[in-house]
Amino acid sequence: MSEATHTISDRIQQKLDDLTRAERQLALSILENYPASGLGPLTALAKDANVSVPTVARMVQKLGYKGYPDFQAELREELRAKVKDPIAKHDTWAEAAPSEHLLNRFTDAVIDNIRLTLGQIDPVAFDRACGLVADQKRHLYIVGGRITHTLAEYFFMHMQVIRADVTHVQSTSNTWPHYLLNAKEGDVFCIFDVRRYENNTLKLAEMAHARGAKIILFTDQWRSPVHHLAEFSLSCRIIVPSAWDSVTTTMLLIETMISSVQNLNWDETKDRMETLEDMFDQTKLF
Amino acid sequence: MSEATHTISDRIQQKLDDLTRAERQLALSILENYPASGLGPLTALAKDANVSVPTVARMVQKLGYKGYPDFQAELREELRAKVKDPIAKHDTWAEAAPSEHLLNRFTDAVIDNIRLTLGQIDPVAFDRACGLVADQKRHLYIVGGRITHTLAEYFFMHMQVIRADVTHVQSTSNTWPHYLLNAKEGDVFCIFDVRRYENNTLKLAEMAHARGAKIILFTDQWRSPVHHLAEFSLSCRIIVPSAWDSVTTTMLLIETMISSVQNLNWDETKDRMETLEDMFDQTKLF
DNA sequence: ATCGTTCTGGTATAAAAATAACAAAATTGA
DNA sequence: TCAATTTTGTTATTTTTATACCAGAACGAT
Repeated sequence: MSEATHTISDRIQQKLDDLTRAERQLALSILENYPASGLGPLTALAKDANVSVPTVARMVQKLGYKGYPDFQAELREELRAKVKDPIAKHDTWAEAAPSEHLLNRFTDAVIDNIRLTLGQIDPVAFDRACGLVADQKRHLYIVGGRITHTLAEYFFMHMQVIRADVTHVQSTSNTWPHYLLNAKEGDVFCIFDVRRYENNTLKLAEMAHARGAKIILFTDQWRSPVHHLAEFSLSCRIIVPSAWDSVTTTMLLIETMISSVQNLNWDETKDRMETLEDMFDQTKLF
Repeated sequence: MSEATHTISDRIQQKLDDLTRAERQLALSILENYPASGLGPLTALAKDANVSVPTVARMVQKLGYKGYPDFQAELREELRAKVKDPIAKHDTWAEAAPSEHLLNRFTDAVIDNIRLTLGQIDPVAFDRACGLVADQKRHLYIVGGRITHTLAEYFFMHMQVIRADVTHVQSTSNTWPHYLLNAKEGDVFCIFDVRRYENNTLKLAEMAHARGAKIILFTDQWRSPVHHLAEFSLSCRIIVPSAWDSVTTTMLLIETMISSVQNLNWDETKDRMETLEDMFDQTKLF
């Protein structure tokens, strides 16, 4: 412990001996439920610890802070760091590169995106959405836009193996209304729409909704207008140090959903996959 | 979501729809580094989210709190409870789900993949590869296979904006030899090949190599046979609790490369992007 | 295009919180 | 025990912070 210990809690403990009776009483009260109590107003803290207001002010200065607000700011900073930490601190990602290297900065951002995105997801709703996608009584339509059509296609490719009755629709294509002709009540639309949101996609969603179809939306943190119509929305954070947005987090959720749907339909999927493998093997022979 | 959700974070999420633009911007900023930012002074929070001070005051009331101090008090209470509760430990991704939920297991696996993948990358080589891709004197070919063609297309879509002379080749298509006719020494091939490795892709790589082209390979941890021919290989770990492999890590690297290449060519890309935006705006009018 | 509504931000005011100054206890050493 | 010193709390002042009010901007509907 040669160098400065960083947490404020440690700092208080270290200085504990230098403090006077009332100050120590206060310090212990802070540690009691750390860090919440230190983040409230000075007055409340004083009352909580049964010491006077100036005692608090004096102590934080003794600890080396400019004043109570300064002390609080550092507490918040510590909290902020702590929440991010569980993974971010492990080490830099590309160990051979300095932390300012794009590889590390980008990965940091993506991990952040994942953390924040997952934190927002309601697992029950997610499971229900997977259930809808897995339900073979419903036709499954997968809709992508300009940027997202590759994601849609990736999803489509897997769903095609896992279940029957899947259709890939590109909202940018002007043939999409044809597909809607066949859509019926209870069918499921997986729609991808990230900024800049596309009007075509919205129109398509509206019509699908009008026909009584259920919509599952993959979007970004600002949420496509489609989300008003959606049974279930997955909003992914997409911010990275780049002029473009990131779809890595979206990809993670897509893959998770694929895995989940596959589990739900495993009995049947197993056969389908084996058949497919066979077909590919045969193709190879040609 | 039948019963009252207790955390303030949930509450914000639930009300997200009822909020206005500025308010939503603020709400997202709060969730950004929750709960630290909400524990600071209102003024700081407003500045942080780029909204006005009254917007903050209004929103917390909309959320059902008497005022900002009341809001903060509840935040602290929540923090206090969370610290006390040993079960609520912070090591799950989707906090609302148990750690055995697929969302958490899958994400764990992906993070692991990312960590291990990044740990293996030689940043110098990576930068050199980016340099090759950015070099406009070389024609850039992007090659995907059966599963990876969506990744290839995603990469292609961005490269098309960033630079000229980019071609997307699908190795599964039987027209690819035509593309090779134009390939000349020093051209760059970005090839995607993950298991099960495709013979077509290998053949294509061999011919490109024979013509003196440089190959950058995106593959998995077991490495496609193409890697013997490659100038630079990126092997991504792809293991997840699923019957399928994961391309999330690969996507991360693709996006990082996009960002890097873009930076290298920024002067020119800027113009190209603006022109593209204009074109899309015009298309909208039709 | 125009009107009416909703939203947003600036400013003024009110509330509160933090600090400073001072006086009363408490503690220590002779 | 008494004086000197330190510690603590009360009160006053200043600064910060939150809220209320209003005007301008943006948005939607007609």
